[in-house]
Amino acid sequence: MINKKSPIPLYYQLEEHIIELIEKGELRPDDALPPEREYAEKFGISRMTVRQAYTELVNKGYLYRLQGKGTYVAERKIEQPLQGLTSFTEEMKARGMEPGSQLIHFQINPASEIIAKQLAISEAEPVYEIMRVRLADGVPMAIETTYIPANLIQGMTQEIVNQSLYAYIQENLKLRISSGSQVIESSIASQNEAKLLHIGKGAPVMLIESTTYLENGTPIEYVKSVYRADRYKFILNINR
Amino acid sequence: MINKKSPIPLYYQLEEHIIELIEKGELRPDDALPPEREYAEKFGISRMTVRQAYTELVNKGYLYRLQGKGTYVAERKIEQPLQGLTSFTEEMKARGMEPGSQLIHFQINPASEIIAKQLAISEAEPVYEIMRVRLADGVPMAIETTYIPANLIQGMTQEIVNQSLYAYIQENLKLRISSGSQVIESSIASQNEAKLLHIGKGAPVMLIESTTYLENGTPIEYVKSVYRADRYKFILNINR
DNA sequence: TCGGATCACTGGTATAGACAACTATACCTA
DNA sequence: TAGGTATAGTTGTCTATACCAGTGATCCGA
Repeated sequence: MINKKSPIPLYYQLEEHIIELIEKGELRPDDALPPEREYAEKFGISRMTVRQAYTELVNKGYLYRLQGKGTYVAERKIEQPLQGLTSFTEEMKARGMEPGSQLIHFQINPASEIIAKQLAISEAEPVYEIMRVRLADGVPMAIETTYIPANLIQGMTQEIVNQSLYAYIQENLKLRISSGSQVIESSIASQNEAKLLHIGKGAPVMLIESTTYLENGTPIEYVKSVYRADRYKFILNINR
Repeated sequence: MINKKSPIPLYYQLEEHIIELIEKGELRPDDALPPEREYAEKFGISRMTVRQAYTELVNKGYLYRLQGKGTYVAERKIEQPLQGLTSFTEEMKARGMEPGSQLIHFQINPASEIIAKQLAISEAEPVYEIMRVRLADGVPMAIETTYIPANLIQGMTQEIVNQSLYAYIQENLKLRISSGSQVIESSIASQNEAKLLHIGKGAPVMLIESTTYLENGTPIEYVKSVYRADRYKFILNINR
């Protein structure tokens, strides 16, 4: 569990261990963690080292502390630091709507200049291109085109895409998503967009371009979305 | 500077001290802070305590560390955790444009139901209402209407508004802004909006409603903005 | 001149221990 | 019963110390 010989810092090993317990569901929201002193004794490390691991996890939003009581697993709220890194599926569920999806195409193409730049790969490297109409309660909400470097996630199938890509990345590939950037702008629906979204040509739409990165800074996906402005608002909460 | 008799934790006193130096401009972005060991000796406290203060300020985005080199004042970049809590002025500067402003009106009104709800005050309580056309390099960029509870900031004048409201709040009122929420949507310019923004009626615009809160959770301002979609994109970066 | 070794200084990790502040419970007393 | 006291267990703060790891300058030798 904790390897004192490893060059990986002890507090970091403990962090990973606890995150794993949470992700496996062995620790559920509001469960108490062992007291700092107990963990310290159990692993033969000092209390301050346990404390450092707990503190980082509190900062990252995995845990919360109550003085005099203990340290507990935090709820993974959508509103909080996850904001902007959630998938369409999670977001719609959080808004109380039933998410759906309609595949337009699923192909592997060589990366265009723009896509290559966004994904930090060379031009013409293969990328998955997945275009879907996203539904909320059965009504078209957005057109979403996702680009993923094929070398990063090999053998991806349509099935995976229809599940949660994020969950797949975390569970099967043991990679953790850590940051993202988004550009949001207003525009007007083209003929084709209008048709797919069941709105009139020239109706207002919201364009969202979003790039997601792993912990080491590698881009994992680049998504271009066209949302119906009459049904979608982008909500952002910030806490310093 | 640092009072060992005070019940306020030493690391917190040091944090406040450093923030003050940064806000007064005595420490500028990329300036080096004293090494941990030096501060420790200077104030007669242990290095770990200095380290705790530095660490918290790194987490809050005030400082950054380079192993083997030192600890430095961070730039208050738009990209970073400030995102969405910056003023129009700061944001335009960060984008390399010269911000400007054209006052449409400055008045005190009783709060409407919607405004009262956003500012968490009673209906009909007085609020400042400031409507301005915001310019970037002399060209209209947005129409911004700001609502501020009059009881919170008494005796506000047009001059203050033309300076930085954020700076005024922090320096004169000793209040620190800590969180905010924004709702972003797409729409189409009304006749009046089109006229003020020098665009055609029906051109796409971006509506941004934004509420800003103090550390204790009190809303301090509610802003409704209408941005020209042809000149403005909303950029958001997230780091977990 | 170039390259490598050394050194001083920085932050990074880790230990051991002390006391304060806070919570919850049990128990005692008016 | 209500209120105070004692106690055990928790996190919070702080000290003192040690050694590791990265940076950059300086020195030295080929």
